[in-house]
Amino acid sequence: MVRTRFAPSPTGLMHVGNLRTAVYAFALAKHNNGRFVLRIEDTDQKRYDPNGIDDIKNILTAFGLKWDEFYIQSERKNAGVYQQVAEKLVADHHAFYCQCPARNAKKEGFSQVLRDPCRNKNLASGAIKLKVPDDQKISYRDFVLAKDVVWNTNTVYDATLLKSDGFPTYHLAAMTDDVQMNISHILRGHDWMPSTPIHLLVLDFIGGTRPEIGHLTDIQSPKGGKLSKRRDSVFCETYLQEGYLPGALLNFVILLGWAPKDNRELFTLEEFVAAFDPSGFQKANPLFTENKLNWLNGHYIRKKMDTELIHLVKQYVKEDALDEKLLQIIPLVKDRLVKLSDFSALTGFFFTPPAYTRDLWTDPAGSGKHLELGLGLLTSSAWNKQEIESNLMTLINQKGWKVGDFFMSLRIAICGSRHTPPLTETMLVLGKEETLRRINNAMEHLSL
RNA sequence: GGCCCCGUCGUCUAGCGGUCCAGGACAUCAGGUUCUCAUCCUGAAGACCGAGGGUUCGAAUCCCUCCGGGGUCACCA
Repeated sequence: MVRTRFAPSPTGLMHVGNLRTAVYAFALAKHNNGRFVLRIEDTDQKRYDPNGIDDIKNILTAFGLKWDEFYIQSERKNAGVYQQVAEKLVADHHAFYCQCPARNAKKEGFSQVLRDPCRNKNLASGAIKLKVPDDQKISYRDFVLAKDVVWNTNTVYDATLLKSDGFPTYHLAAMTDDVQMNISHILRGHDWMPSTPIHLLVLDFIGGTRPEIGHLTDIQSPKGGKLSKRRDSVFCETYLQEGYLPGALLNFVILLGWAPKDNRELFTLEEFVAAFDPSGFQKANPLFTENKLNWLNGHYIRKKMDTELIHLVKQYVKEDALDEKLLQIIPLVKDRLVKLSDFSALTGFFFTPPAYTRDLWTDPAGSGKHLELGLGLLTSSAWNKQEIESNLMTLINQKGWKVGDFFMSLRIAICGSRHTPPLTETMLVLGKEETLRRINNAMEHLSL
Protein backbone atom coordinates (compact mmCIF):
# COMPACT_ATOMS: atom_id res chain seq x y z
CA MET A 1 0.00 0.00 0.00
CA VAL A 2 1.44 3.30 -1.07
CA ARG A 3 1.09 5.88 1.67
CA THR A 4 2.52 9.35 1.24
CA ARG A 5 2.37 12.39 3.43
CA PHE A 6 2.48 16.10 3.12
CA ALA A 7 4.05 17.39 6.30
CA PRO A 8 4.24 21.15 6.43
CA SER A 9 5.03 23.17 9.49
CA PRO A 10 2.54 25.91 10.23
CA THR A 11 4.96 28.80 10.25
CA GLY A 12 3.37 30.97 7.60
CA LEU A 13 1.30 30.87 4.47
CA MET A 14 1.49 28.06 1.94
CA HIS A 15 3.74 28.94 -0.96
CA VAL A 16 3.99 27.48 -4.42
CA GLY A 17 6.79 25.13 -3.39
CA ASN A 18 4.61 23.63 -0.68
CA LEU A 19 1.78 23.23 -3.13
CA ARG A 20 4.04 21.44 -5.57
CA THR A 21 5.33 19.03 -2.94
CA ALA A 22 1.75 18.35 -1.93
CA VAL A 23 0.47 17.55 -5.45
CA TYR A 24 3.38 15.26 -6.12
CA ALA A 25 2.83 13.37 -2.89
CA PHE A 26 -0.89 13.28 -3.60
CA ALA A 27 -0.39 11.95 -7.11
CA LEU A 28 2.13 9.37 -6.01
CA ALA A 29 -0.38 7.99 -3.53
CA LYS A 30 -3.50 8.27 -5.66
CA HIS A 31 -1.91 6.90 -8.81
CA ASN A 32 -1.36 3.72 -6.85
CA ASN A 33 -4.72 3.78 -5.10
CA GLY A 34 -2.89 4.65 -1.94
CA ARG A 35 -3.55 7.09 0.85
CA PHE A 36 -2.49 10.68 1.27
CA VAL A 37 -1.72 11.79 4.80
CA LEU A 38 -1.68 15.36 6.04
CA ARG A 39 0.56 15.84 9.02
CA ILE A 40 1.11 19.13 10.76
CA GLU A 41 4.65 19.47 12.04
CA ASP A 42 4.19 22.02 14.78
CA THR A 43 7.11 21.10 16.96
CA ASP A 44 8.67 24.52 16.89
CA GLN A 45 7.04 26.59 19.58
CA LYS A 46 8.75 29.80 18.57
CA ARG A 47 7.79 29.87 14.92
CA TYR A 48 4.25 28.58 15.37
CA ASP A 49 1.66 30.56 13.45
CA PRO A 50 -1.88 30.05 14.80
CA ASN A 51 -3.40 30.67 11.36
CA GLY A 52 -1.03 28.25 9.69
CA ILE A 53 -3.10 25.10 9.98
CA ASP A 54 -6.21 26.72 8.58
CA ASP A 55 -4.27 28.12 5.68
CA ILE A 56 -2.78 24.74 4.88
CA LYS A 57 -6.19 23.07 4.94
CA ASN A 58 -7.83 25.84 2.95
CA ILE A 59 -5.21 25.83 0.24
CA LEU A 60 -5.13 22.05 -0.10
CA THR A 61 -8.91 22.06 -0.32
CA ALA A 62 -8.94 24.88 -2.87
CA PHE A 63 -6.69 22.81 -5.09
CA GLY A 64 -8.60 19.59 -4.63
CA LEU A 65 -5.92 17.80 -2.66
CA LYS A 66 -8.05 15.83 -0.26
CA TRP A 67 -6.22 14.12 2.54
CA ASP A 68 -7.29 10.75 3.87
CA GLU A 69 -5.77 11.07 7.32
CA PHE A 70 -4.84 14.01 9.50
CA TYR A 71 -2.35 14.28 12.35
CA ILE A 72 -0.90 17.01 14.48
CA GLN A 73 2.50 16.35 15.97
CA SER A 74 2.00 18.46 19.08
CA GLU A 75 -0.91 16.20 19.98
CA ARG A 76 1.21 13.13 19.52
CA LYS A 77 3.92 14.81 21.56
CA ASN A 78 1.43 15.29 24.39
CA ALA A 79 0.66 11.61 24.20
CA GLY A 80 4.34 10.94 24.85
CA VAL A 81 5.06 9.31 21.52
CA TYR A 82 8.40 10.94 20.81
CA GLN A 83 9.63 10.95 24.38
CA GLN A 84 9.14 7.23 24.45
CA VAL A 85 11.06 6.66 21.24
CA ALA A 86 13.88 8.97 22.34
CA GLU A 87 14.26 7.22 25.66
CA LYS A 88 14.33 3.87 23.98
CA LEU A 89 17.16 5.14 21.78
CA VAL A 90 19.08 6.22 24.88
CA ALA A 91 18.51 2.83 26.45
CA ASP A 92 19.80 1.20 23.28
CA HIS A 93 22.89 3.43 23.36
CA HIS A 94 21.97 5.10 20.12
CA ALA A 95 21.33 8.42 21.80
CA PHE A 96 22.44 10.32 24.89
CA TYR A 97 21.45 13.16 27.17
CA CYS A 98 23.12 16.48 26.64
CA GLN A 99 23.08 19.62 28.75
CA CYS A 100 25.13 21.91 26.57
CA PRO A 101 23.51 25.26 25.89
CA ALA A 102 21.79 25.48 22.53
CA ARG A 103 24.10 26.85 19.90
CA ASN A 104 23.29 29.92 17.91
CA ALA A 105 24.09 28.85 14.40
CA LYS A 106 23.42 32.22 12.89
CA LYS A 107 26.08 33.82 15.04
CA GLU A 108 28.66 31.08 14.85
CA GLY A 109 28.50 30.66 11.11
CA PHE A 110 29.10 27.16 9.86
CA SER A 111 30.33 24.87 12.55
CA GLN A 112 32.72 21.98 12.37
CA VAL A 113 31.77 20.46 15.73
CA LEU A 114 30.46 17.04 14.81
CA ARG A 115 30.65 15.10 18.04
CA ASP A 116 28.92 16.39 21.14
CA PRO A 117 31.08 16.59 24.29
CA CYS A 118 28.23 15.21 26.41
CA ARG A 119 27.99 11.92 24.56
CA ASN A 120 30.31 10.16 27.04
CA LYS A 121 29.18 11.83 30.25
CA ASN A 122 26.28 9.51 30.95
CA LEU A 123 23.89 12.24 32.01
CA ALA A 124 20.36 11.31 33.03
CA SER A 125 18.48 14.36 31.81
CA GLY A 126 18.56 17.16 29.28
CA ALA A 127 18.09 17.22 25.57
CA ILE A 128 18.48 13.92 23.78
CA LYS A 129 20.91 13.68 20.90
CA LEU A 130 21.70 11.05 18.33
CA LYS A 131 24.89 9.12 18.90
CA VAL A 132 26.25 9.02 15.39
CA PRO A 133 28.52 6.03 14.81
CA ASP A 134 32.06 6.68 13.58
CA ASP A 135 33.40 5.83 10.17
CA GLN A 136 30.47 4.00 8.68
CA LYS A 137 28.99 4.20 5.25
CA ILE A 138 25.35 5.05 5.18
CA SER A 139 23.36 5.26 1.99
CA TYR A 140 19.95 5.12 0.39
CA ARG A 141 18.52 5.13 -3.09
CA ASP A 142 16.77 8.35 -3.94
CA PHE A 143 13.65 7.57 -5.96
CA VAL A 144 13.46 11.05 -7.44
CA LEU A 145 17.11 11.30 -8.35
CA ALA A 146 17.15 7.62 -9.29
CA LYS A 147 20.57 7.12 -7.77
CA ASP A 148 22.35 5.99 -4.64
CA VAL A 149 23.56 8.69 -2.31
CA VAL A 150 26.21 7.83 0.19
CA TRP A 151 27.78 9.46 3.25
CA ASN A 152 30.49 8.63 5.68
CA THR A 153 29.07 9.06 9.17
CA ASN A 154 32.17 11.03 10.12
CA THR A 155 30.62 13.96 8.32
CA VAL A 156 27.38 13.72 10.29
CA TYR A 157 26.89 15.62 13.56
CA ASP A 158 25.21 14.42 16.74
CA ALA A 159 21.84 15.91 15.96
CA THR A 160 19.33 16.82 18.64
CA LEU A 161 16.32 14.54 18.68
CA LEU A 162 14.41 15.76 21.69
CA LYS A 163 14.72 19.34 22.85
CA SER A 164 14.89 20.25 26.51
CA ASP A 165 11.35 21.60 26.32
CA GLY A 166 10.23 18.05 25.62
CA PHE A 167 9.37 18.69 21.99
CA PRO A 168 10.98 16.52 19.34
CA THR A 169 12.99 18.03 16.52
CA TYR A 170 12.04 17.31 12.95
CA HIS A 171 14.62 14.55 12.82
CA LEU A 172 12.91 12.50 15.48
CA ALA A 173 9.30 13.51 14.94
CA ALA A 174 9.16 13.04 11.21
CA MET A 175 10.96 9.72 11.21
CA THR A 176 8.98 8.35 14.14
CA ASP A 177 5.75 9.33 12.43
CA ASP A 178 6.78 8.05 9.06
CA VAL A 179 7.49 4.67 10.57
CA GLN A 180 4.46 4.54 12.86
CA MET A 181 2.13 5.83 10.16
CA ASN A 182 3.47 3.32 7.68
CA ILE A 183 4.51 5.95 5.19
CA SER A 184 5.87 4.15 2.14
CA HIS A 185 7.38 7.13 0.35
CA ILE A 186 8.91 10.25 1.82
CA LEU A 187 8.78 13.00 -0.77
CA ARG A 188 10.28 16.27 0.37
CA GLY A 189 12.26 19.30 -0.59
CA HIS A 190 15.85 19.10 -1.68
CA ASP A 191 16.90 21.15 1.31
CA TRP A 192 16.36 18.05 3.42
CA MET A 193 19.00 16.11 1.54
CA PRO A 194 21.91 17.09 3.80
CA SER A 195 20.14 15.82 6.91
CA THR A 196 19.15 12.54 5.31
CA PRO A 197 22.03 10.57 6.90
CA ILE A 198 20.66 11.62 10.31
CA HIS A 199 17.25 10.36 9.28
CA LEU A 200 18.64 7.14 7.94
CA LEU A 201 20.36 6.49 11.24
CA VAL A 202 17.22 7.31 13.22
CA LEU A 203 15.17 5.09 10.94
CA ASP A 204 17.54 2.21 11.33
CA PHE A 205 17.81 2.64 15.10
CA ILE A 206 14.09 2.77 15.76
CA GLY A 207 13.60 -0.23 13.50
CA GLY A 208 10.93 -1.13 11.02
CA THR A 209 11.26 -0.79 7.28
CA ARG A 210 12.75 2.30 5.81
CA PRO A 211 10.36 4.23 3.62
CA GLU A 212 11.51 5.10 0.13
CA ILE A 213 12.96 8.60 0.11
CA GLY A 214 12.95 11.10 -2.72
CA HIS A 215 14.11 14.70 -2.83
CA LEU A 216 12.40 17.17 -5.07
CA THR A 217 14.23 19.96 -6.83
CA ASP A 218 14.24 23.41 -5.26
CA ILE A 219 12.35 26.10 -7.11
CA GLN A 220 14.76 28.92 -7.88
CA SER A 221 14.01 32.59 -7.83
CA PRO A 222 14.57 34.52 -11.08
CA LYS A 223 16.60 36.80 -8.86
CA GLY A 224 18.95 33.97 -7.98
CA GLY A 225 18.99 31.57 -5.07
CA LYS A 226 15.97 29.74 -3.85
CA LEU A 227 12.52 31.20 -3.94
CA SER A 228 12.16 33.55 -1.03
CA LYS A 229 9.11 34.77 0.78
CA ARG A 230 10.62 38.20 1.06
CA ARG A 231 11.77 38.89 -2.48
CA ASP A 232 9.37 36.83 -4.53
CA SER A 233 5.65 36.51 -4.91
CA VAL A 234 5.23 33.00 -3.65
CA PHE A 235 2.04 32.55 -1.67
CA CYS A 236 -0.77 30.47 -3.12
CA GLU A 237 -3.27 32.79 -1.50
CA THR A 238 -1.83 35.80 -3.30
CA TYR A 239 -2.14 34.10 -6.65
CA LEU A 240 -5.70 33.09 -5.94
CA GLN A 241 -6.57 36.63 -4.96
CA GLU A 242 -5.06 38.01 -8.12
CA GLY A 243 -7.37 35.82 -10.09
CA TYR A 244 -5.28 32.83 -11.00
CA LEU A 245 -7.45 29.75 -11.28
CA PRO A 246 -6.48 26.89 -8.96
CA GLY A 247 -6.36 24.53 -11.93
CA ALA A 248 -3.93 26.79 -13.76
CA LEU A 249 -1.61 27.34 -10.83
CA LEU A 250 -1.67 23.65 -10.08
CA ASN A 251 -0.93 22.74 -13.70
CA PHE A 252 1.91 25.22 -13.75
CA VAL A 253 3.45 23.97 -10.56
CA ILE A 254 3.17 20.36 -11.72
CA LEU A 255 5.28 21.23 -14.75
CA LEU A 256 7.95 22.85 -12.59
CA GLY A 257 9.93 19.75 -11.91
CA TRP A 258 8.06 16.98 -13.59
CA ALA A 259 7.34 16.03 -17.18
CA PRO A 260 5.78 13.00 -18.84
CA LYS A 261 7.47 11.03 -21.61
CA ASP A 262 5.31 12.61 -24.30
CA ASN A 263 5.96 16.06 -22.88
CA ARG A 264 2.27 16.80 -22.58
CA GLU A 265 1.62 20.07 -20.79
CA LEU A 266 -2.06 20.36 -19.97
CA PHE A 267 -3.22 18.45 -16.91
CA THR A 268 -6.15 18.58 -14.60
CA LEU A 269 -5.47 17.07 -11.20
CA GLU A 270 -7.25 13.87 -12.21
CA GLU A 271 -5.27 13.63 -15.42
CA PHE A 272 -2.05 14.24 -13.58
CA VAL A 273 -2.81 11.50 -11.10
CA ALA A 274 -3.51 9.13 -13.96
CA ALA A 275 -0.37 10.09 -15.88
CA PHE A 276 1.92 10.32 -12.87
CA ASP A 277 5.20 8.52 -13.15
CA PRO A 278 8.09 9.12 -10.75
CA SER A 279 10.58 8.74 -13.57
CA GLY A 280 9.28 12.05 -14.86
CA PHE A 281 10.76 13.92 -11.92
CA GLN A 282 13.33 16.50 -12.84
CA LYS A 283 16.75 16.65 -11.23
CA ALA A 284 17.83 20.17 -12.05
CA ASN A 285 16.33 23.08 -10.15
CA PRO A 286 13.71 25.00 -12.13
CA LEU A 287 13.42 28.76 -12.28
CA PHE A 288 10.12 30.28 -11.28
CA THR A 289 8.97 32.58 -14.09
CA GLU A 290 5.37 33.54 -14.67
CA ASN A 291 5.25 33.37 -18.48
CA LYS A 292 3.75 29.97 -18.77
CA LEU A 293 1.57 30.49 -15.73
CA ASN A 294 -0.06 33.45 -17.42
CA TRP A 295 -0.61 31.52 -20.60
CA LEU A 296 -2.09 28.60 -18.69
CA ASN A 297 -4.36 30.89 -16.73
CA GLY A 298 -5.73 32.51 -19.88
CA HIS A 299 -6.19 29.10 -21.37
CA TYR A 300 -8.14 27.82 -18.39
CA ILE A 301 -10.26 30.95 -18.23
CA ARG A 302 -11.22 30.50 -21.88
CA LYS A 303 -12.22 26.93 -21.17
CA LYS A 304 -14.63 27.94 -18.41
CA MET A 305 -18.27 28.32 -19.23
CA ASP A 306 -19.59 31.86 -19.15
CA THR A 307 -22.02 31.01 -16.40
CA GLU A 308 -19.17 29.72 -14.24
CA LEU A 309 -17.19 32.86 -14.87
CA ILE A 310 -19.96 35.03 -13.46
CA HIS A 311 -19.16 33.96 -9.95
CA LEU A 312 -15.42 33.99 -10.43
CA VAL A 313 -15.40 37.47 -11.81
CA LYS A 314 -17.77 39.01 -9.31
CA GLN A 315 -15.21 40.04 -6.74
CA TYR A 316 -13.43 42.15 -9.35
CA VAL A 317 -16.41 44.26 -10.28
CA LYS A 318 -18.85 46.68 -8.61
CA GLU A 319 -20.89 44.79 -6.02
CA ASP A 320 -24.21 45.83 -7.55
CA ALA A 321 -23.39 44.36 -10.94
CA LEU A 322 -26.22 42.13 -12.11
CA ASP A 323 -25.56 38.54 -13.15
CA GLU A 324 -27.53 39.18 -16.27
CA LYS A 325 -25.30 42.04 -17.30
CA LEU A 326 -22.13 40.11 -16.40
CA LEU A 327 -23.29 37.28 -18.57
CA GLN A 328 -23.52 39.71 -21.49
CA ILE A 329 -20.09 41.19 -20.83
CA ILE A 330 -18.15 38.00 -20.16
CA PRO A 331 -18.10 36.66 -23.73
CA LEU A 332 -16.80 40.03 -24.87
CA VAL A 333 -13.72 39.98 -22.64
CA LYS A 334 -13.11 36.30 -22.05
CA ASP A 335 -10.37 36.14 -24.67
CA ARG A 336 -8.69 39.17 -23.18
CA LEU A 337 -8.25 37.97 -19.61
CA VAL A 338 -4.92 36.78 -18.34
CA LYS A 339 -6.03 36.96 -14.73
CA LEU A 340 -9.55 37.26 -13.43
CA SER A 341 -8.52 40.52 -11.81
CA ASP A 342 -8.00 41.98 -15.28
CA PHE A 343 -11.76 41.97 -15.54
CA SER A 344 -12.14 45.19 -13.60
CA ALA A 345 -9.82 47.20 -15.83
CA LEU A 346 -11.26 45.67 -18.97
CA THR A 347 -14.91 46.24 -18.14
CA GLY A 348 -14.94 49.26 -15.86
CA PHE A 349 -16.48 51.44 -18.55
CA PHE A 350 -19.55 49.24 -18.68
CA PHE A 351 -20.38 50.45 -15.20
CA THR A 352 -18.87 53.92 -15.06
CA PRO A 353 -18.87 56.44 -17.92
CA PRO A 354 -15.34 57.02 -19.19
CA ALA A 355 -13.31 60.09 -18.37
CA TYR A 356 -11.67 61.43 -21.52
CA THR A 357 -8.15 62.71 -21.72
CA ARG A 358 -6.72 64.81 -24.50
CA ASP A 359 -4.01 62.34 -25.50
CA LEU A 360 -6.54 59.60 -26.31
CA TRP A 361 -7.39 61.32 -29.58
CA THR A 362 -4.77 61.31 -32.30
CA ASP A 363 -6.93 63.50 -34.57
CA PRO A 364 -9.46 65.46 -32.50
CA ALA A 365 -10.87 67.32 -35.48
CA GLY A 366 -11.40 64.16 -37.49
CA SER A 367 -12.89 62.37 -34.54
CA GLY A 368 -15.25 65.24 -33.94
CA LYS A 369 -16.56 64.79 -37.44
CA HIS A 370 -16.86 61.02 -36.98
CA LEU A 371 -18.84 61.44 -33.80
CA GLU A 372 -21.12 64.12 -35.08
CA LEU A 373 -22.28 62.15 -38.09
CA GLY A 374 -22.14 58.84 -36.26
CA LEU A 375 -24.35 60.20 -33.53
CA GLY A 376 -26.96 61.40 -35.95
CA LEU A 377 -27.07 58.06 -37.66
CA LEU A 378 -27.22 56.00 -34.47
CA THR A 379 -29.96 58.15 -33.07
CA SER A 380 -32.26 57.04 -35.83
CA SER A 381 -30.95 53.50 -36.04
CA ALA A 382 -32.74 50.43 -34.81
CA TRP A 383 -30.73 48.89 -31.95
CA ASN A 384 -29.47 45.58 -33.22
CA LYS A 385 -26.15 44.39 -34.55
CA GLN A 386 -27.13 44.18 -38.18
CA GLU A 387 -28.78 47.61 -38.39
CA ILE A 388 -26.04 49.40 -36.52
CA GLU A 389 -23.26 47.90 -38.57
CA SER A 390 -24.80 48.34 -41.97
CA ASN A 391 -25.78 51.93 -41.21
CA LEU A 392 -22.34 52.77 -39.98
CA MET A 393 -20.61 51.11 -42.93
CA THR A 394 -22.79 53.01 -45.36
CA LEU A 395 -21.77 56.25 -43.70
CA ILE A 396 -18.10 55.32 -43.72
CA ASN A 397 -18.13 54.40 -47.39
CA GLN A 398 -20.08 57.46 -48.29
CA LYS A 399 -17.56 59.71 -46.57
CA GLY A 400 -14.56 57.79 -47.76
CA TRP A 401 -13.23 57.38 -44.21
CA LYS A 402 -10.92 54.67 -43.13
CA VAL A 403 -12.96 52.04 -41.33
CA GLY A 404 -10.43 51.72 -38.53
CA ASP A 405 -10.25 55.45 -37.93
CA PHE A 406 -13.98 55.85 -37.62
CA PHE A 407 -14.43 52.99 -35.22
CA MET A 408 -11.52 54.18 -33.15
CA SER A 409 -13.22 57.54 -32.67
CA LEU A 410 -16.41 55.82 -31.64
CA ARG A 411 -14.51 53.40 -29.46
CA ILE A 412 -12.83 56.13 -27.50
CA ALA A 413 -16.08 58.02 -27.10
CA ILE A 414 -17.94 55.01 -25.79
CA CYS A 415 -15.26 53.23 -23.81
CA GLY A 416 -12.63 55.85 -23.08
CA SER A 417 -9.91 53.50 -24.28
CA ARG A 418 -8.16 52.49 -27.49
CA HIS A 419 -8.33 48.81 -26.51
CA THR A 420 -11.80 47.44 -26.00
CA PRO A 421 -14.11 44.55 -26.78
CA PRO A 422 -15.89 44.55 -30.17
CA LEU A 423 -17.75 47.84 -30.45
CA THR A 424 -21.16 46.89 -31.73
CA GLU A 425 -21.61 44.24 -29.08
CA THR A 426 -20.45 46.73 -26.49
CA MET A 427 -23.01 49.27 -27.62
CA LEU A 428 -25.73 46.67 -27.40
CA VAL A 429 -24.82 45.86 -23.82
CA LEU A 430 -24.66 49.54 -22.92
CA GLY A 431 -27.99 50.28 -24.56
CA LYS A 432 -28.94 52.98 -27.01
CA GLU A 433 -29.57 55.74 -24.53
CA GLU A 434 -26.26 55.36 -22.69
CA THR A 435 -24.33 55.00 -25.93
CA LEU A 436 -25.73 58.19 -27.39
CA ARG A 437 -25.13 60.05 -24.13
CA ARG A 438 -21.47 59.04 -24.17
CA ILE A 439 -20.97 60.12 -27.75
CA ASN A 440 -22.48 63.43 -26.82
CA ASN A 441 -20.16 63.79 -23.84
CA ALA A 442 -17.18 63.00 -25.99
CA MET A 443 -18.17 65.64 -28.50
CA GLU A 444 -18.46 68.19 -25.73
CA HIS A 445 -15.07 67.19 -24.46
CA LEU A 446 -13.57 67.58 -27.91
CA SER A 447 -15.05 70.99 -28.47
CA LEU A 448 -13.49 72.41 -25.30
C1' G B 1 35.41 26.07 4.04
C1' G B 2 33.29 20.57 4.80
C1' C B 3 29.45 17.51 2.91
C1' C B 4 25.65 16.59 -0.83
C1' C B 5 22.81 17.48 -5.44
C1' C B 6 22.55 19.40 -10.32
C1' G B 7 24.23 21.36 -15.59
C1' U B 8 19.86 20.41 -23.36
C1' C B 9 17.00 26.97 -26.84
C1' G B 10 15.71 33.31 -22.51
C1' U B 11 12.12 29.86 -19.46
C1' C B 12 9.61 24.76 -18.60
C1' U B 13 11.24 20.48 -20.89
C1' A B 14 11.59 15.58 -24.67
C1' G B 15 15.83 12.73 -25.38
C1' C B 16 18.09 7.33 -21.65
C1' G B 17 24.68 4.66 -27.68
C1' G B 18 22.99 5.25 -34.05
C1' U B 19 16.01 7.05 -36.45
C1' C B 20 19.12 14.22 -33.26
C1' C B 21 23.48 18.86 -38.14
C1' A B 22 18.57 17.78 -31.03
C1' G B 23 11.81 17.67 -30.79
C1' G B 24 7.59 20.31 -28.10
C1' A B 25 5.49 24.35 -25.06
C1' C B 26 5.79 29.48 -23.04
C1' A B 27 8.04 34.02 -24.17
C1' U B 28 10.00 36.84 -28.64
C1' C B 29 9.57 38.34 -33.87
C1' A B 30 6.91 38.16 -38.73
C1' G B 31 2.43 37.09 -41.56
C1' G B 32 -2.95 35.83 -41.81
C1' U B 33 -8.10 36.66 -39.72
C1' U B 34 -10.00 41.58 -37.77
C1' C B 35 -13.22 48.27 -36.53
C1' U B 36 -8.79 48.44 -31.74
C1' C B 37 -6.78 45.07 -28.27
C1' A B 38 -6.98 40.05 -27.50
C1' U B 39 -8.19 35.11 -29.12
C1' C B 40 -7.23 31.82 -33.12
C1' C B 41 -4.10 29.98 -37.42
C1' U B 42 0.73 29.91 -40.07
C1' G B 43 5.83 30.76 -40.10
C1' A B 44 10.76 32.48 -38.26
C1' A B 45 14.54 33.00 -34.99
C1' G B 46 16.46 30.57 -30.81
C1' A B 47 20.60 25.19 -27.58
C1' C B 48 27.23 23.23 -31.44
C1' C B 49 23.53 19.51 -25.63
C1' G B 50 28.61 23.93 -19.26
C1' A B 51 34.24 23.06 -20.73
C1' G B 52 38.19 19.66 -21.62
C1' G B 53 39.67 14.82 -21.91
C1' G B 54 38.58 9.69 -22.61
C1' U B 55 35.52 4.74 -23.93
C1' U B 56 33.22 3.34 -28.70
C1' C B 57 32.79 2.06 -35.63
C1' G B 58 29.42 5.76 -33.48
C1' A B 59 27.81 10.01 -27.42
C1' A B 60 23.43 15.05 -25.56
C1' U B 61 23.17 9.95 -23.98
C1' C B 62 28.82 5.84 -20.53
C1' C B 63 33.64 7.32 -17.49
C1' C B 64 37.15 11.11 -15.49
C1' U B 65 38.73 16.15 -14.48
C1' C B 66 37.58 21.04 -14.25
C1' C B 67 34.21 25.05 -14.26
C1' G B 68 29.45 26.88 -13.09
C1' G B 69 24.74 26.80 -10.29
C1' G B 70 22.09 25.17 -5.94
C1' G B 71 21.40 23.20 -1.04
C1' U B 72 23.07 22.44 3.86
C1' C B 73 26.23 22.56 8.20
C1' A B 74 20.77 24.92 15.04
C1' C B 75 17.67 22.22 21.27
C1' C B 76 14.21 25.70 12.80
C1' A B 77 11.59 23.00 9.83
